[in-house]
Amino acid sequence: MEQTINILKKHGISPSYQRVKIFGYLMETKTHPTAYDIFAKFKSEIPSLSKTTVYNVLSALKEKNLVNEVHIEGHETRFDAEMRQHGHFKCSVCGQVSDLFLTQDLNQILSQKLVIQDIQFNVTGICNQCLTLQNNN
Amino acid sequence: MEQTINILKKHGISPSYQRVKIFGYLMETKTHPTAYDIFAKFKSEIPSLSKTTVYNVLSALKEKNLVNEVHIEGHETRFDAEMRQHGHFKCSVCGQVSDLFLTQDLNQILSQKLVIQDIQFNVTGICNQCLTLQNNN
DNA sequence: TACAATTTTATAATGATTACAAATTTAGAA
DNA sequence: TTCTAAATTTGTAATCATTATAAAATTGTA
Ligand SMILES: [Mn+2]
Ligand SMILES: [Mn+2]
Ligand SMILES: [Zn+2]
Ligand SMILES: [Zn+2]
Repeated sequence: MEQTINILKKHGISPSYQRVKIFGYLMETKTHPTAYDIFAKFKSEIPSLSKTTVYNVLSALKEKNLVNEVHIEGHETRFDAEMRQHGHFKCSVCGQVSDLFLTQDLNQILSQKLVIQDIQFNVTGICNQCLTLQNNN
Repeated sequence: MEQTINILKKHGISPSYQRVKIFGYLMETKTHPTAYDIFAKFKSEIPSLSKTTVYNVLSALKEKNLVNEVHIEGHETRFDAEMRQHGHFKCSVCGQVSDLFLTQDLNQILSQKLVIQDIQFNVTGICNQCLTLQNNN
């Protein structure tokens, strides 16, 4: 909470109630929620909350490089406060999205030399939990 | 043309005029067009063409694994008939999307063992053409 | 307190995609 | 060839995510 506020301040974002809530949530969760997920999560706690505010806050955070967007499938844009270089694994059974790191830098195995600003990668498959469930049936 | 028709037939898709045109285009282009790009490209040649048909054809092709969707940024879904495992490079200056291959299999450098169905990766940066233009100014 | 700037909110607009049902085309039986 | 059923295409309307806009509420400061 205090920590969340400090990070926002340090990046020139004044820590309004909504911003602290949303950014705090993104810092602590690993679920890669969509804008709508975030809206739904806080709607009861902050009844006045507007979907527009969620989008506004997310776009401010993105602007200041405090969150990244994750694009796995068409439509759905997810948000992530984990800013280390990493990719994502989406389970095609349960739909969960988790972080995925590489044992080697992707930069180094690209077939072309290019000026690179960002790398994202997404893997689809079956998570270990769903796999276990499948095997026990 | 004959080739395009054969591939469609082999995959159980009857080669209607629209399907041959759209799939043929996807086979020959490397631009990774959106549904709308495809619609715009053929609208004058096939005046009756409907956007719905473009979506129908694309979803049939996807179903039969003749094309893949490419998701780089939110909104835009692009289509690709290159079915070899590869990733994409999007130039942040000119917006072009090109294929990108790796010198090593991504599978092998994932930090976790997982059942994998699909891998996609997207790199953003500055293409060599835009880089040259920049340096000459 | 008073006032300007910032932030939030509700509502409307936009753009991509899907749903739906009518119109057209195609393929095969008679 | 003609007829008919199935497949395909088409136009329109609906839906969903996101952005635009302007009014309302909040905040910081004189
Ligand atoms: Mn992540
Ligand atoms: Mn490609
Ligand atoms: Zn799972
Ligand atoms: Zn470029």
